[in-house]
Formats: sequence, structure tokens, C-alpha cells
Amino acid sequence: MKEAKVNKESPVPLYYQVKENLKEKIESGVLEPNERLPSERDLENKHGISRMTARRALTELESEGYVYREQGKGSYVAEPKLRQALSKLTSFTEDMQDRGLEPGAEVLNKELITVEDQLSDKLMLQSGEKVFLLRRVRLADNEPLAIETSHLRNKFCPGIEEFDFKDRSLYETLKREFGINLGRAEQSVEANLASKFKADVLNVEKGSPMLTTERLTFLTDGETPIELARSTYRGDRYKMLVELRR
Amino acid sequence: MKEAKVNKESPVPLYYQVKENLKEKIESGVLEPNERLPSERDLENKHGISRMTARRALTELESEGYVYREQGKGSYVAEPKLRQALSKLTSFTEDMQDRGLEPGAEVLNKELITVEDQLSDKLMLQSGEKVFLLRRVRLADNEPLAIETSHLRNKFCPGIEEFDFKDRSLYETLKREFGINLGRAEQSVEANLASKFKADVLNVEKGSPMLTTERLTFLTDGETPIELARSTYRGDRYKMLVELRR
DNA sequence: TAATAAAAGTGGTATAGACAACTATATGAT
DNA sequence: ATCATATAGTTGTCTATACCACTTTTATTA
Repeated sequence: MKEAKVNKESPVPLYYQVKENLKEKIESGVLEPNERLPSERDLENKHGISRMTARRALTELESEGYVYREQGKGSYVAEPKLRQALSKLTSFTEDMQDRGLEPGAEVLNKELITVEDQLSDKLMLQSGEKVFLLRRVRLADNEPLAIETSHLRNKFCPGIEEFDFKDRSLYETLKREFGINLGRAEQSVEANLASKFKADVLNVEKGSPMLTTERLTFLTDGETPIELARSTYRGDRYKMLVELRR
Repeated sequence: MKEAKVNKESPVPLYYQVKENLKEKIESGVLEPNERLPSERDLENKHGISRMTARRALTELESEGYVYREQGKGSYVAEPKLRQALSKLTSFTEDMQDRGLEPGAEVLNKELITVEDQLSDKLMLQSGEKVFLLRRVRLADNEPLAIETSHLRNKFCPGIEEFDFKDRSLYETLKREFGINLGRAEQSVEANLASKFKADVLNVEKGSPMLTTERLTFLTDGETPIELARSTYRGDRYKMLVELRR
């Protein structure tokens, strides 16, 4: 493999470049679990950076679970399960990709609306504030898997209703086109039975088990709600995975 | 409040002392959510330390969720929910107490067994190793809510089968009687329909929606499995709550 | 040859300083 | 009064250096 060096002309911070370069090697399997990584001083010499910068890259990989470090011994690639992000906030697209499935969508409905009551309270809407509603059937390997309805506060992304969300991730669009970074979400999960409408859309029998979620998503400040999304997944084809910490 | 200064004679690293001093003020309520913290340079002057040391204290508080930082503005105490442990590993007892419900149990079955195949693989059992099986109906305010079946590696808690788990938490017993601390768990969640047996035990109709989980719990090293628990909750009375991070 | 000591290498902590990018406030000009 | 500019203050990134504590490797001694 061709040895990369950081690009000092790039606006991307040096420590971040080193970190991502190592992360990519770990994720692609070039560097395997328990394999030894370059030392801080090796990275310093190879990239022509300060040791503290190299250290920052390795320390952040450690806190993200990709690496474990032992004084006097070195830095090593961690076992994959330790590097999983804890209950990661992902879009449907990212979720499917993580599972090795091909994500897709069919747009059922897309409009700017005004909402009231419970939904308005949860999103902490101001008077007259519009909401962008996007309802899609979500596909995995071209089979219907879920119905997803997003309610997005339009004031944060004016004009988003012009985009076509058949082949486009909502979260990616927020980031790329509007510079919006999401921080965290609160999600509830419950079981219920498929209504006629949902059964038809998802190709199951009426009364089949459904896993239903409601997610309230916040910006990076952790308290400004931006989206409320309700999703219904086929119970026979979707299993949610959660990581718990003591 | 008396202003503390770091103790330079202590073997405890300086950045750690500063961090814990601030954390204590945040947790005790002396510093409130969204209240502004001392700047890096303030801490540098006050404690007679370098700015990078002060910075490290603040940065670690940020990564632990106690603080948020904005370039040009300063560091602020985060809202409490940001500092909550993400998706906490709790027992049924703790879960019910968190919801303001009174937890209870009826023991259906309790025995030492030998298991094979998938279960043995997941628990990484060694040849001949015994497993403690505990099956209970879990009550909330004296109403059946879930069926919970725990498979616990007996080698970590020999003699646990002698305890009565009608009014006793399994996780509390592990901690109190055997000094076992749990670290994390991986849990799957799915929806299915109630079998005849489960419907009868939980007082619902056959075919009612059920939320089913399987949890593999690890010790503090993060990789030694100790318990595999399968639970089935009434879909009409239980909603799981999950916190997600981006 | 084996045991011990020294040297080399590794991560951990800390200092000092510099510059960049951003926010908030004060000052001066219109 | 409003707008533009300057100043002060804050976090973000980076460099260079030093010393400590630990592990591994190499050299020396018995």
C-alpha cells in the first residue's frame, strides 16, 4: 500500500488527517485487530508533524474505540466490537449500509405544513413556524422494509422541499446543503400490529408485528429539536441493535 | 464556596484535579446548566498551570458530556441529559423504578443447566461449564409486564442458585454478594406476536404484539460475557427508550 | 550460557509559545 | 443613530521541549 502523508496546504487539521488515515486502514482491514500501530514518534517523523499532533490523532482513535494504548508497549488496533459507536444516531441509509444492505426509497408524500398540539410541543415550534413533512417507503435490497415519516423544522433548511429524496439521504442533505450538524436523539421503540395501509405498503398481512419508533433529533447544542421522525419497520425483517453501558 | 487550587505535590495529574474540581461543582449544582465556566486562561492563572493543561481538563469534561464549548465564546455547563450515561444498562428493577413503577417478580423456574449450540457460543462457555437459568414473570405495580429468562455463567457466582429472586434483583445480587461489576451489553430488539404460553402468562390475547429483546451482558473488561437474557414485554404496556448520539 | 545492567523505545504529563478563527465590545466616522 | 473598524477575549491548532514511568531490546558481566 502506498504510504500517505498529510497535506499541509489543506484546511483540514493535521491531527484529523492522520486520524482518518489510520481509521481507514483499520476499517478496511489493512490493519487488523491487535496489530501494532506506528508509535507517536514514528508518525511524527513520517508526516513531519509534532509528536503532540500525532498523539492527538492516536488519543482520539482510542476514545472512539478503534485503538487501545499501553504505556511502554505501544498502540494497537482494538477488537471491532469495542469500536462500535454507542447507539449511534444514523439515518436509514447509514443503518442499511452498516448491515451490508442496499438502501433505497420511494417518496409517498412531501410538503410544507403547519402542525399543532403534541407534535408542535415536542418540536418546540414558534408561532407560524412551518414544518417539512417527508413520508417515504424505505427499501433494503429493493424490498420494502419500513415506512418513515419525517417532520423537519423548515426554518433551519429553507428550500429543502425542492430536493428529490428518492436517492438522497435527508441527514446528508442537511449537512451538505445547509451546514446542519445533528447532535443526539431520543428514541422510543414499541411493538404493535400492522394496519391495513401499512400492511399493503410493506407487503405483509394485516395484523403482522411491527416495530415502531419515534425519534426526536436535536442539534449539536443538545437541546434544540430539529426533527421528529416516526418509523414503522416490518417485525419479521428488522431487528434493532442497541449498545448499553453500565 | 472556598476556591480550591490544585495540589502540585499530589501524584494525581494536574489536569485530572482541575477536571474533577469542575465536575464536582457541576454535579452538586454550584454550576448550573448553561452557566459559563472559567476560560482556559482563567484556569491557567488561578491554578498556576499551563493553558494546555487547563485545556485538557475542559476538553475531557466536554467529551464526557458535562460541558459544551464554542470557539470565541467560551465553555458552558451542559444540560443534565447530555451527561447521562447513554442507553444505560439497567436491570428490570431499575428500569421500573426509573419509570416510577413498583417492580416485582414471580419465579417460574430456577436451575443449574448445561447448554449447547448458539447459547453456548454466545456466552463463550468452556467445556462442562454450568449455567444458572432464572425465568421470571416481571411485574409493574403488580401487573404482569414481561417474561424474563436469564442465563448466567455459574462460574462467576457459584451458589447463586440458593438465592430467592422473588424480591431480589439479579444484578444487585451479583454486585453485593459476588463483587461482580457489569460493564456493557449488546441488545437486540424486535417485534413479534404472543404465543399461547406467553399470552396466558401476561394476560393478553394470543397474537398480541410483543417487544422481544435479547441481551448479552459483559463484565467491565468489555469482552467477557457473563449473562444472556431474553425478555418479552407486552407491546401495549411497554415502550423502550433509547438515547442516540451522532 | 545465563543473569544482570544499560540503552533504546513507548506512552503519559506538563510547560511555553505562536498563530488562526471566531465572538463580543468599544470606538470612530458618517 | 447607524455602520465600519479596532480592540479585547475566547477557543482551536500546532510546534518544540522536557521529564517521568513503563516495556523491550541490547550489551556487559559472571
